[in-house]
Amino acid sequence: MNARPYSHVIETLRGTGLRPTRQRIALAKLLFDGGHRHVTAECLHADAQEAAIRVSLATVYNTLNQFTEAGLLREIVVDSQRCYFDTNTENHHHFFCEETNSLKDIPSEDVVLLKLPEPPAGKPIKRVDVVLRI
Amino acid sequence: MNARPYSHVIETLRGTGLRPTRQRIALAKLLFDGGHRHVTAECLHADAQEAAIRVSLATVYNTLNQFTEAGLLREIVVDSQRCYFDTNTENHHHFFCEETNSLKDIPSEDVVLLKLPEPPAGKPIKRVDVVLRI
DNA sequence: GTGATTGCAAATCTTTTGCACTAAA
DNA sequence: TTTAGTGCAAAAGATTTGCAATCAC
Repeated sequence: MNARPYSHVIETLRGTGLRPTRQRIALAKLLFDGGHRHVTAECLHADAQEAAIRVSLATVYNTLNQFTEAGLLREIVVDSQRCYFDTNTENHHHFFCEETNSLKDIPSEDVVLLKLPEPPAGKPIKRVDVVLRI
Repeated sequence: MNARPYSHVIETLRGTGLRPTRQRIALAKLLFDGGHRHVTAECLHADAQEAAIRVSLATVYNTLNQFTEAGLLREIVVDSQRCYFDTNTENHHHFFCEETNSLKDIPSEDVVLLKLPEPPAGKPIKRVDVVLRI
């Protein structure tokens, strides 16, 4: 499968102004081929090792941050000790299992917020995060 | 004011099985006298210094964790780099200002959730956290 | 006294950074 | 070539831990 040029991945990277390097292409493939994923830097690095992709942990951290800045990923805050990244950047929510430290997407339409408070003047609400801890 | 015996604080600590030591009494006073607060270990330690309370940062960390375990505090997860503790342990939600890293309580009744998804079998929802990022 | 608690310093864990080297344009 | 990106090791920041000294009972 390494024969494929991954032109779609390369296009996406180019679109964000990030050079399509070997490492970024490989990580993008791990992240975006297949269904949506929730990853930490550590776990994506492990996946890369397993797939025999040579990439340093520092580069995984940098790449996750760059992808997030570029809008390809979204950061999820559920644990004050670790950063999670979600390949699903649509508006949605999460189950978080504290026992297994695992996340599960909740489609936006499965949570209906009937009422929200007014934000302080001059500070619009940027994002509504609903986390159901299980 | 250091003349007061703080019997209420001492009672509370005794109720949790924690010995009412000088440090725990002083920190409890900082936390629970006056209105509700949102603190980090670092900031509570600074408050203690300012109040001329000699207590090490390690003890502040330990105390915050012990108070949380005892149900006197609640941990709020809004930032994957830092732990926040809330003296309000009632069911409620938060505004989080990403610019100033500051939290503001939202009374439970100001957020109405009309619909929630079913949790996975055998894993009841422990807590619903709504964070409005501003 | 005895066992819990504290303080300090060292350790740990996650994440970032400096810099020489390598690769993309 | 020129500039961006990478890897490594070191640094940084938050939190925990080991252990001797101290305090509550």
